[in-house]
Amino acid sequence: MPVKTYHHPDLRNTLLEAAVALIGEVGPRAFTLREVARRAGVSHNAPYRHFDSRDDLLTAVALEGFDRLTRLMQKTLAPGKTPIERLELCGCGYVDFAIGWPNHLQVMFDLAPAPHTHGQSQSHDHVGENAFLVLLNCIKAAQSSGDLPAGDPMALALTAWSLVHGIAKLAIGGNLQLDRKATIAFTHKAAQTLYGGMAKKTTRLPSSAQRPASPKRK
Amino acid sequence: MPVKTYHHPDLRNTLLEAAVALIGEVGPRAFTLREVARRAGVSHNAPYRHFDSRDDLLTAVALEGFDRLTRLMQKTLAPGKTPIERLELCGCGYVDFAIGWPNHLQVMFDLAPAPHTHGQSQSHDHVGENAFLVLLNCIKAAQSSGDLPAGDPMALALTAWSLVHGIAKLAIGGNLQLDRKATIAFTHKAAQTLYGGMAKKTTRLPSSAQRPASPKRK
DNA sequence: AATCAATGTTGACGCGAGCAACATTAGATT
DNA sequence: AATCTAATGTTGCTCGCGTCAACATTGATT
Repeated sequence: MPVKTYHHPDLRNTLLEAAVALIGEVGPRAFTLREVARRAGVSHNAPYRHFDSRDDLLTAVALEGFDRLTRLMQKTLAPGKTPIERLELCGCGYVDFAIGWPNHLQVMFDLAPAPHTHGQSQSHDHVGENAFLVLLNCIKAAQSSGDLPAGDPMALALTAWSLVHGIAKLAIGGNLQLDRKATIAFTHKAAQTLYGGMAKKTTRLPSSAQRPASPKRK
Repeated sequence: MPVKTYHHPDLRNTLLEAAVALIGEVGPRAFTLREVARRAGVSHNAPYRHFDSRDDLLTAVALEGFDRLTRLMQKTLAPGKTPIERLELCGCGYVDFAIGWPNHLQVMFDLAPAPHTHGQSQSHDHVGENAFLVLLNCIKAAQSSGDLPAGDPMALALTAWSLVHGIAKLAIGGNLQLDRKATIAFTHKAAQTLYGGMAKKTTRLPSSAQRPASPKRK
């Protein structure tokens, strides 16, 4: 029997886990700071000792999501034999994550367009970049093996990411009208189609884009 | 001088316009039914005579968005000479819409996964389908002209949609780190890459997917 | 033992969603 | 024309949520 202490052993993590679970159940819109506190068995204001605000907690949830996504992709792509196979599995892992935790993905990508105030958002970008690097490394490996032509790997990676992200988002929204298995199969086919086009000729980013660079959006 | 009548001439449209404007300014999260009413110069409860709830109004905003997207795509693709050019312009129009009205796009795609209760969501799907049909028709035209190989046009259209939707969403989120012009240029390149792959061999949907069909998600 | 900073609690304020009851007006019926 | 009715707009509430302020408890440091 766990003793109920005034000072919680590790409230921050408890809150984070509760938040992740709640997001999975009700989505970001119905997500409530007070409900998280309730589930953690603390008062409605306790979370403020660990998170600045509701949005801050959601940011932490997003970071956790990027971590899980990265791990899942790395695990998913493991059984691939050829670089191109591994690249495909990487994308399928991404889509599978999205289907499995659609609300979590939404928190990761569709919350606060982040005007790139380099505060917390920096580590946000950093962790998100980890997931991207998995894909980028797959691209580079495929280039080394000759499965993909040499050239700017960044442009290829962004293109592949776009395709896979689009499939993920549309699948979540029910726009593809496919069940989970069929969606993964569709991802395979789409990826093969894209790689076919990549093999034809190199694709380059417009010269104005050097990454990493300061964003000049809007 | 417009006379202030108790009964508003066309409150529903006034509210819708105000809602669209508010969404554009503050996004779906800060969007408030009461603020819409305020801007329309009406009491906080008047909207309920025209919309069931806040979500219902947002659904109407989404529908309006799909209408605008469809019109913009049709207008954008007009100057294209060859079917493949028109296809590309279609995708670029999609991305341009997304960059221009990111919040509106979010309302259109990232609100309430809609468990397909065939009430309002039916017309939602219908209007969204109109935008999709523009793309689908481009694909079919490209197939007729021989620019794309014969085969299931639906699979090709869904693949192209995924790529373009992914670019749009990632661009909005700042993940591509490109400004508007560079993003459009990137879209062009990505589209060409994909079409190159499509031209290689036909891509098919898995047999379990016949559209239109009842969705079997989850 | 005494103190302090960290951590959790209680209570309050303001705001928005939505419900109910009331007010006003446009049209249809007579 | 006078009246009735349904549609439409308003006022006033309740409830929950985010957040701030003030207070309480506790583990660590001196």
